[in-house]
Amino acid sequence: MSFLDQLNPQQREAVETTEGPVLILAGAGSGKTRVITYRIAYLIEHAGVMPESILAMTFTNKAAAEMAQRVEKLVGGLSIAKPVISTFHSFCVRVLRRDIEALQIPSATPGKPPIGHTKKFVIYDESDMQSVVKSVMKRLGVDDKQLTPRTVLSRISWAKNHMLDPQELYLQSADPKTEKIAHLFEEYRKELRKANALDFDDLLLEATRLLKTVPHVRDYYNRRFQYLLIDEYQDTNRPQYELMRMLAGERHNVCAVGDEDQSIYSWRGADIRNILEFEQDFPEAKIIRLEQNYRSTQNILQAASSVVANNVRRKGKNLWTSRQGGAKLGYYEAPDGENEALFAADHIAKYLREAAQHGETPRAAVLYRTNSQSRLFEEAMRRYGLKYKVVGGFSFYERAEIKDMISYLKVILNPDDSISLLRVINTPTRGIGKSTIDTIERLALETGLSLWGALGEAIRRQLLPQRALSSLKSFQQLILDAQAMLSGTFVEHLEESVEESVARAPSPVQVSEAPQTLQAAADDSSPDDAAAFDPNEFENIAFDFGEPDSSASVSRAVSQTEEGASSPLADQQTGAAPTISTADILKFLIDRTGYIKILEAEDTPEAFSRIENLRELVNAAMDSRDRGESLDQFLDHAALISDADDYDERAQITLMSLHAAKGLEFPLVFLSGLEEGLFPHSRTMLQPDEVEEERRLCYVGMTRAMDQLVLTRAVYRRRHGTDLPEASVPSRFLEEVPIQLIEELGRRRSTASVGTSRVGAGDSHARSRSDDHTSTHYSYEDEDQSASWRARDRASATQSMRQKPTTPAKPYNSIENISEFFASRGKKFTIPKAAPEEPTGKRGFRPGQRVRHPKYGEGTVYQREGEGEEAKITVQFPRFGLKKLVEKYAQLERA
DNA sequence: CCCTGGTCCCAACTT
DNA sequence: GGGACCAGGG
Repeated sequence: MSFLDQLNPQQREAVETTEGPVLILAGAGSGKTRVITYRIAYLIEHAGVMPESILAMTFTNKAAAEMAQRVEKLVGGLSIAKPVISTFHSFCVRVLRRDIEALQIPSATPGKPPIGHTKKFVIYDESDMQSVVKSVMKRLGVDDKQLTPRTVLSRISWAKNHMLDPQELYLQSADPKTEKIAHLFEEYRKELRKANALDFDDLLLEATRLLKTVPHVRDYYNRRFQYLLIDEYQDTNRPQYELMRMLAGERHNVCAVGDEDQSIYSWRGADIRNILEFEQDFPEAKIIRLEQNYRSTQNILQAASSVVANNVRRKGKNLWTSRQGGAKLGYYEAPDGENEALFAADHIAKYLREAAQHGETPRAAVLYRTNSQSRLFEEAMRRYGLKYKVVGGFSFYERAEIKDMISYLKVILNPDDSISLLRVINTPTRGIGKSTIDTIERLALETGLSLWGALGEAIRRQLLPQRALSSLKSFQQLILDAQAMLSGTFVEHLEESVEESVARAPSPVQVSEAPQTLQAAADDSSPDDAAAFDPNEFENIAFDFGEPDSSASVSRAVSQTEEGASSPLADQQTGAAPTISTADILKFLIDRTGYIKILEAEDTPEAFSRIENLRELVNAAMDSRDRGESLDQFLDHAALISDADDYDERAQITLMSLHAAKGLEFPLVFLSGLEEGLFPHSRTMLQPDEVEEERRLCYVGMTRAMDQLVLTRAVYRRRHGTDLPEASVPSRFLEEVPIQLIEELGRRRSTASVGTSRVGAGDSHARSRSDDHTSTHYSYEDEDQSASWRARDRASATQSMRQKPTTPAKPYNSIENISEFFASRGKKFTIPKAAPEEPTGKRGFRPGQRVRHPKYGEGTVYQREGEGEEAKITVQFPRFGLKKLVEKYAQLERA
């Protein structure tokens, strides 16, 4: 068979070992995705396995999308049925939407509805979760200075990821703080239950609990899925592990693929033991190692391997590549963060030009430890007129106006969602103020009703002043009207659920009714599955609002992963497209609330961009309708879209966190901020286990590079906005790279406090300038000497870090420094023409000059006070009058 | 009740 | 640079 010929012997074995448990230890760049996709193709084409009985789990939609696409390429057209390729979370949502009511317990009081979540549950994101915690803390009178909501939330999440319930957490707790947290956890859970909401962790937990405790549900999935593949197995947490065990059933046809050196999510509960102890879980397991790297040059691979070799907790492996030699790793030591970014932009600009001459398609990535580092790189890229794409950061769905509309939709789907209700009850303002809300909240607490219930009660019993009542009524009517609009489809949806649960009700008989449940499962998914692969249909879609084509691939992922379960049995029931769609509801809401009108009246660029966003949202909803999705499915996608999903492989320059880079590759990679305290991050430096994880993160970053890897560090870095820049110490990871693999790309500039201690330590020929900085160029040729300056550098910098240097407060002018530097080396360095003026923040605007402000437009400088960092200028804007601006922050341009 | 501006505090990775 | 919170005026 043709495609097996493209595999090396180990890969081939991994593909052909279809029965029984298999653990594939796939080193970085060893063709992991290829093996998984070929394995799926092999199962279908050569092992005669029904596509729909294959389930592959990934961590991101992006990975699922790529996998689905590649499988499709291999076996496309063979069958309408598709393997299910889905993220853990999406899969769990589907399981729960179908059967969560099987977890309900009957109410103690007869006649009352059962307790537990219904199918109309909503998903709470990070900020929703935070709101719940805050309100619970407030209610219980917990001082949020002693115990921040953030801390509480992360401890709750920790407990969940380790499958501890509040009681267990309480029993484990050794201090009053943890006891308090356990108590808050209990209340938090109650709140979510009352709101018919699940948080991210719950999705995994509840799906697992469902499979564990309800035999007929487990049986259904065990019959349905015969072959299980798990990607990034090193990053699975306890609930995911248990889910895997449940799904593996008796057959143990589990194929787990992972690399213990790339485990970087322990803070999210990922348990590296899952991969280290696979053989204990499945004694009959076959272990296959993929050690040939097809991605990187030998130099890069050797450097990365040397770094990760310092870890103790690993199985160890010998990655090798046939790409002998290669360019040395670049190392650049910048005076400060700004310069570091400019250097990267300069280097990348050159690289792009050269690659273009060679007719290659260049792709470069800048990787950093923390997302806040992106700002400097964005500015540098802009200054060079380079197009770039940032992965992560603010997501579309986190914008206020989008969250507002999504919250409306959530309330319409599930009015008991009190968090969303609170968000929209007075948005836009309709005269429902604090005192009114207080009253309703108190009523809810007294009666045990949700806010929505209490709101109805308050109206019925006329518990508020007339004015407040009429505002409340109009809000209530808005929601009711939207629900009524939806009810055409809504009723159908409900009936379907009722039928299903009735059919299933007495569970003992159920086991024999497999065909019916199977049918029901098929009903869950979109009827027009075949159309899901028409690329044209997804042109402007949905859950990614970046570049059009990246949206297309993501939405394709969504459709495949979500609807892939569709079988030829697909239903007739939901076949008719609903007449009222999510998009119609959205339009109705926007119209009725006057949301856009109010923004228009604001008449600011900001407001218009919000309007644009709302239009995007409506577009997304229309696309969702075209895919035959109901409101709950639309909301699920909105909740589960992730930062990593907006990566667009066609972008020439990508900026992203190291975490987001997992699984990707680039010809040129910049690994920035290699400083103690930043990378490794200060919060990890005290625990050896966490430092090992940082080191794995470094390994992940380095192994993204195919041809060229550049490591950078800033000697001085401003940590928090206004603070003085602090001297940094080179990251320990830098020192773990063998020196002969490194080529220094720049010379360091440092202040006297650091520099003088080292004068003469390196070769001093590069000393230059008689300014207050002592600049020294160090050669890496003499290993001993370099090592010694490294050690000394560390010592002296540590010292100056403690003392906070006095001189560095004077800002570096990065451009000048870089050009000086290049000039001193006889290279030409000019600011590219394409770039907008000079670094504005550092140039003084004088009275009388015309300037442009992003928000206020053009104006005239009126007066100037202070100098340097402190400079404030007063500008006369025709429309906004006199404004006093801090020059450093106001993004003023010369007009 | 709503909006604005000032102040304080924060700033790790993410499904 | 920014979000949360609060005081004070419209």
